[in-house]
Amino acid sequence: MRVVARDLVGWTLLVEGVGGVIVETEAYAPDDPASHTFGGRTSRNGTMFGPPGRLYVYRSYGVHWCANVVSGEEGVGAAVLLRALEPTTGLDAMRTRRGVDDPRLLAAGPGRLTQALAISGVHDGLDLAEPPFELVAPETTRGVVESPRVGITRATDRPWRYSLAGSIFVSRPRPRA
DNA sequence: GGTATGATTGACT
DNA sequence: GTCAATCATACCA
Repeated sequence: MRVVARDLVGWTLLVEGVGGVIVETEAYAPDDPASHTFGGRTSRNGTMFGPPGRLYVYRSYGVHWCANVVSGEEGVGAAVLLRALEPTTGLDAMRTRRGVDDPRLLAAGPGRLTQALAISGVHDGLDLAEPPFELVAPETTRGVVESPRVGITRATDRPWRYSLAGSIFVSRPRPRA
């Protein structure tokens, strides 16, 4: 499952033709105190217990949407949070949605990413292999670095945050390095 | 039925 | 650096 999180870095994700290269992800396991699936299945995280390859979307702080890719075996309850991506396609559309011009701010962060790609609750449970989504494997695999997770209140010491080495599009809510 | 909490962001001192 | 916004879901009574 952590392998999926690492492998996902570098893939290109497009939503209705708009998107970019995934540069930062975070893994969430069933036995992870910080995971939504910790403690069993609930009405909210039902998607995470479904088939892998689906999109799990939830609202954070009542203000932002966060997008995850369900991973692992069906019924396990594991997913990978998409934390940041490098805008490559549909820059203008993303600028309009985000209201900013700097490409580095278009999708550097879970909430920003969903806003830039126009992902919301209506996409929860959809298959990423089907329209309007499009996943493209990277031609070359660049260096992926492992680091402590950020933005959560529990099990923050687990090094399950994966990001593209040297990328300037990685979110840094509370950078350590 | 009522209260507590968060895998965040953006604005302000 | 500090703090408020804002709401779906979780959990308790």
